[in-house]
Amino acid sequence: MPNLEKTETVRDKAQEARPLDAFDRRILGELAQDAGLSYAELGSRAGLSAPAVHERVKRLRATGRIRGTVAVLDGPATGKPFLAFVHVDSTGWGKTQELLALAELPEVEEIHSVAGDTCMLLKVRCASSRALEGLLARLYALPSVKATRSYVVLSTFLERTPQAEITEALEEKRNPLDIATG
Amino acid sequence: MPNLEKTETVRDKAQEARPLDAFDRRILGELAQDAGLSYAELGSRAGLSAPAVHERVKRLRATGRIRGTVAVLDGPATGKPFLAFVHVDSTGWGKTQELLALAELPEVEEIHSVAGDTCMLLKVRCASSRALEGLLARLYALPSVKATRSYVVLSTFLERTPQAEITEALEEKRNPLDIATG
DNA sequence: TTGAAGAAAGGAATCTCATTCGGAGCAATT
DNA sequence: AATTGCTCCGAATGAGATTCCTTTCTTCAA
Repeated sequence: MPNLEKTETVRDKAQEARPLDAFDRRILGELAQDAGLSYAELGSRAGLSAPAVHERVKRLRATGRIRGTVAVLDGPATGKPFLAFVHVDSTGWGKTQELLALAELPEVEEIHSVAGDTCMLLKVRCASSRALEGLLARLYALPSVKATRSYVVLSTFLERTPQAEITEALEEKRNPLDIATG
Repeated sequence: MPNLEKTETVRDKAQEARPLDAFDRRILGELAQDAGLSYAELGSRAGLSAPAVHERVKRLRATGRIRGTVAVLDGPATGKPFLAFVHVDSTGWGKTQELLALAELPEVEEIHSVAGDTCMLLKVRCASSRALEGLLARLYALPSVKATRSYVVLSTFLERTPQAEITEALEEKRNPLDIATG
C-alpha cells in the first residue's frame, strides 16, 4: 500500500504549475478509487515502474493535487443513517463566521456559500430525525439565521469524492455568438 | 500504512450486529481523517497493540463500517474548480433510472432522491460554467426532467467524508409531549 | 549537427511496517 | 471449578515502500 502521507522529500524542486499528463491522470484516477493499491500494481496499470509512480505520487501530494488519504465510512453502518441538505437563509453578509462554528459538529460534513435563492448550504449526516431537529435548533439559535429549508435524503444512488477525469465533451458546446459561423 | 484493502481473512466468523465500542470509534475517527497512519501509531493513539488494531480494522471492513480507502483529490488543483448543486424536478416516478446514467460522468459526484420541493439532488464538479451548462443540457435531454435549479458554490468552508463521532446532545431534545413532565 | 544539462525512468538494495502465529488473560457458560 | 470463546500482546516473517544509482530522453546552446 503506498504511503501517501509520510514521504516529504521530492527529488527535484517543487513545481507548482505543471499540467497533469496522462500518467498523472491515470494515477489520480486509480487512487481516487482505491488508495490501497501497491505502487507496483499502480505502476503496471499506468505503464510505469514502482519508483516512477512513487515519484509522481509524491509530487501530486506536494503540489496539492492529492489532499490526503482517508477511510470512507458508511453512514448507516456507523450509526448515522440520516442524511439531509439544509439551505440556510441568513441576514447580513459576512455572518458566515457564525455558521462555521458548526464545523465542530461531526454531523456537519459540508458548508458552502452558494449563489441562488439561498445563502448557505449544509450537508448533514446524523443519527436520527430528532438529531436533525436538534441541529436545526442550533442553527436558529444563531442571530443571523432567518430561515432554513431541509431536503431529507430518501435514497443515495451515488456518493463519491472528486474524480480525476474530465469530460471534455461537456465544454464543446458552441458559443451562442458563434452560431453564424456555424 | 495499514493495508485496508487486501486483507480478507478475519480470525473469527464475521459478526454483523456488533455495536461499535470506544476503541472502534476511535480507530474509525482516526482513519476517516488519515488512512495513512501505521497500525503502530493507530494502536498507540487508541491504546491497543498493532495486531489488535489490525484485527479490528479487518472486522470494521468486513462488516461494512469502512467502505474503502481513497485519495481525496483537490477539485481546483485537478482542473475542476466549478462546484454546484443541482435540484431536479422530474415528472413521473421511478424515472430516476434515467438520471442514474449520469453517474457515468466523472463530474457527477452525488445523486440523491430527496423529500422536499424537489425530486433529485445532484452534486456536480466540473471544469467551468460552460461544462455545467453542457451537463444541464444533458439533463434537459431526458424526457422526465421538467425543471432544474442550480446552486453554484462560491466558497467551500468545509467538505469531508462521514465522520465517526456522534453528538449525543443533538438527540437530547425533550419530546414535546413530555413538556408537562419536564 | 553536436555537446551539455536537466528531468525522469528503471533496477537493485535496504529498511520500515503490515501480517501472521502462538500463547496468555478474561468473561461467560455449564 | 472447568471449559469455551474471544481478544489481547510479543515476537517472527515477509511484503512492499523507499532510496540510491545508472541510463535514457529531451531540450537548449554553441
